[in-house]
Amino acid sequence: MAHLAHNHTAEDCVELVTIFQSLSEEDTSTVASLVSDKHYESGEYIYQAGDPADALTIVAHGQAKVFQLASNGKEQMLRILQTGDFDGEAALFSNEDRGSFAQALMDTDVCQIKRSDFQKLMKSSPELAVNMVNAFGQRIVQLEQQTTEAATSSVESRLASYLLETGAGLKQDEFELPLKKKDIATYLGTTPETISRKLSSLAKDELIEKKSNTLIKILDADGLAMVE
Amino acid sequence: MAHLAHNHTAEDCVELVTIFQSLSEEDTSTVASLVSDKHYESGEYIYQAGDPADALTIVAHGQAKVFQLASNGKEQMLRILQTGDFDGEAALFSNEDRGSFAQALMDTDVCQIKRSDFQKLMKSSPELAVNMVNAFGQRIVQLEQQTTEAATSSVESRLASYLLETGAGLKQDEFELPLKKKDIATYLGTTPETISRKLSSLAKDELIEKKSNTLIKILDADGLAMVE
DNA sequence: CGCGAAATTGAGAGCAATCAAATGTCGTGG
DNA sequence: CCACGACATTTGATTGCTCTCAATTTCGCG
Repeated sequence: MAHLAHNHTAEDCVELVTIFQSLSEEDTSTVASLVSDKHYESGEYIYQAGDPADALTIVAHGQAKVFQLASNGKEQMLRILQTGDFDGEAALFSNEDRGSFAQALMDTDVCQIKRSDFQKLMKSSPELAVNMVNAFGQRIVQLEQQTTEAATSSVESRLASYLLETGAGLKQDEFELPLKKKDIATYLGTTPETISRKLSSLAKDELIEKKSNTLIKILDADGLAMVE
Repeated sequence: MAHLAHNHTAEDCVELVTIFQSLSEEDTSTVASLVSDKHYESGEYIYQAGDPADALTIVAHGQAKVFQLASNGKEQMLRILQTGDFDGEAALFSNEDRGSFAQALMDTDVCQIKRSDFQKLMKSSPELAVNMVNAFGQRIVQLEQQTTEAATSSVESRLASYLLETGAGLKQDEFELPLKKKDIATYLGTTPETISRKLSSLAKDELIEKKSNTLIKILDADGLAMVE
């Protein structure tokens, strides 16, 4: 592999991202050649509202938050992009500007494919198109679950799920919270105060251990999954 | 048009559904020939959990609810399928059985395309694939909005949005509520009692008028949109 | 008309938001 | 290296929205 590689990050993208998996070698090479990559420091904006939405953005390494500004000026978290996630769903095939912001939460490498290139790719590679529909279908299922959970579960339950997901994503049971509690709160649709209290509550129940301000250890994953 | 028509419902599907729009005449005809159609009475199940998920289901006319059974046996509403909506996202490309139920809420005509036929279509028609990705992208955007709204808005605000959407979907400002209040409650993540109270509240504020038990008239759409 | 389901209404309890204040953390500059 | 300020977090007290439980009332349908 990597017979055509001249760019490590681009290779990462092609390997990491679901939609590019199970492509032919030829298609894989084509994709890698069309990808441009860029590095962002923690806090930098990957894109902002008003930017033209003309590229699919893939997180090769790192983490970023995608959010909107509500009418009152507060941030409304839409999603967290982890390594391997990509963004640009809706905008990729329309001519609209972006309505949201993406900000790197740590040092982050992203890859981008221009819309025109991506559309050409889709038309020439049925496999890619099918993968794309698959990936979107999975995201839809995940969003449906998230919606249901938001509508039916308590904050404590949602926080427990979030911790489990985060731990699973990092493949560790002891990890730094990647978001400030304010951001976790926005993400889960609650307030920093409540996050603080519920975290203490989970610790009191010995489901997690608060090693430090931001360092969390999951003690009882099964228990967390059963929090109502 | 309708030069090949031998089936009115199938024609409806092809004309109604976004993903089949802007296809070539040849593709359109092919689609119409692959579609099978079926009629369901109100209350009938279109599919149930455990059924194999091997077809894309399109609502040609009518309305259906898609829901899951939670561990406690209660229904969890996932979505309402209106005329022109389709379902089968995630399952269409996997081999999993369905995990949800779809039940007709009124006399409803649906069309179905078998997975194998649909996949062949996608591979032979790049336009269809692009349309499919587009449609999924739109649904993702809608779900993201729904998730954000569920996490940040009050029941009254969500109910107001629901009424606006329903009215817009029916293109009337006076309409029968298509769902029982119990179902609206499940859909919005609340209880029938609260729906009843908030509906009265909206009527007291003269944003809507309760003409009868199920007949609602929207008096102030702008006001509804601003309910917090 | 009469049954059963659906919807309304009322009372009470609980969870989480808000408001307020204290404490902790981190980066900067002296 | 320490002091300072800005911001994040914690903790406490209170309020309010929504759920739950319970009792009617209304509606839909045979």
